[in-house]
Amino acid sequence: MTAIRYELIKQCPETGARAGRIHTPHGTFDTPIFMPVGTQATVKTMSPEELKDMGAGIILSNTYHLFLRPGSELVKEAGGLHKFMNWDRAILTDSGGFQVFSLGDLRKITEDGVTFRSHIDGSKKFLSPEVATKVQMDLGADIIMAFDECVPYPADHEYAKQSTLRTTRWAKRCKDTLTREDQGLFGIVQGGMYKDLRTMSVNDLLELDFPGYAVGGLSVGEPKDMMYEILEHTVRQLPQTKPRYLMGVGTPDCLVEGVMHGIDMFDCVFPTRVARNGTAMTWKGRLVIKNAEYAHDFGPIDENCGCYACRNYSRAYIRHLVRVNEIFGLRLMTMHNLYFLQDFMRQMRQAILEDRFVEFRKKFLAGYVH
RNA sequence: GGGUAGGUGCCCGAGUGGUUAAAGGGAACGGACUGUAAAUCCGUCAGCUUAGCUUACGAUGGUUCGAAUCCAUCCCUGCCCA
Repeated sequence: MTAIRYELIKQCPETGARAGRIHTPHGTFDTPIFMPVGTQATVKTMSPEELKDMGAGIILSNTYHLFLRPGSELVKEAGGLHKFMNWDRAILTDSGGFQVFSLGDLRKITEDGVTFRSHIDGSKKFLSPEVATKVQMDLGADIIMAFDECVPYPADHEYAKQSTLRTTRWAKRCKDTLTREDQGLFGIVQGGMYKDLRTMSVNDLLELDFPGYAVGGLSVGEPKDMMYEILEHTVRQLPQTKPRYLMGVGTPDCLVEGVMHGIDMFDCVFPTRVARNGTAMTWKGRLVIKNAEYAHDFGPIDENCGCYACRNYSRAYIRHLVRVNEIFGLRLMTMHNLYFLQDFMRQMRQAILEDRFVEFRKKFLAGYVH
């Protein structure tokens, strides 16, 4: 049996954009999909019910963070992450690979694994393919990720090559460690901004035959054109029968381009983080709710949005809440941004199903600023 | 009425003769944020004809080459005593 199964429903003949469906032990969700990020076993400020109401079918959580606190054994004792956080739909856990990248000077990489200095108390922690996979088995997410190194940008060819080869060796070790059959392990393509390395990475990972493939190491500071070029080059080589996941991407323009190149899954902290910092996402671009121009604006964040915040509250009110640092303001903003992306993905999917994705993309880009 | 401590930029608050258009907060204004060390971080914050000038540390006058800083008088505020 396979825990994760991808069903291709329709593909845009011009671009390759795909509408599909992914089946997991905790339900099925339509793709392309955006997965809200709940690093510490919660999507910041949102309850599971609220996430379900906006249509979220799968959320993300994080190995590194849960490994530090509360510890994977406690989550296991609770009956797994689904039970622990009261989320009965699908969960994907990241492996901690991104923390290898983002924690920069707090970590040391060797062939064996990565030694971290905990960002909480400075204590030494060790994560390896085996440890990361065991932790993820304890957590019990439906989709788990191989432990990788997210190659930084810029990186020279030799470093990117060695790092990518190691990531693939680590992927093999992750696969060898996984024993649960109700979890699907995704491999992560790296290779930096080098096409030959991307190709090498894809080929090596395909031999290991994962139930899904992620494209990592993008959106790490490189120019967008470069990102799209590498993305296109990479996705082209991935199998049609498996889900494709572009890690860490979440602005509307990048999502459209990702879908166009054939990506099915995305995740990003952007909507939730930016919400807490006072920026709302709309079809026209960013709306910085804190700005003075909205002080007397009693209309909703977005006229055409059906989210709870837009149905009931004004820009002026939400601006006030955010400015005085009221939690409800952060919640309304987060709710809006996540709803916006769910809606955005739904509309893209619908466009693919109705053979008008190219037109959809064109129209969207024309009205979207930045 | 007597004593005492003070009056600093939008607010709070450092600063006791030159390196002070004046520390540090806060507010305000703007920006950033892409597998979350993030309800965080960064910038601006007297004005102008901006490598310079003008106006600024309760008010006025004085000492000095030079004052938010020293002196005099006045005004105002807090606290204590009558």
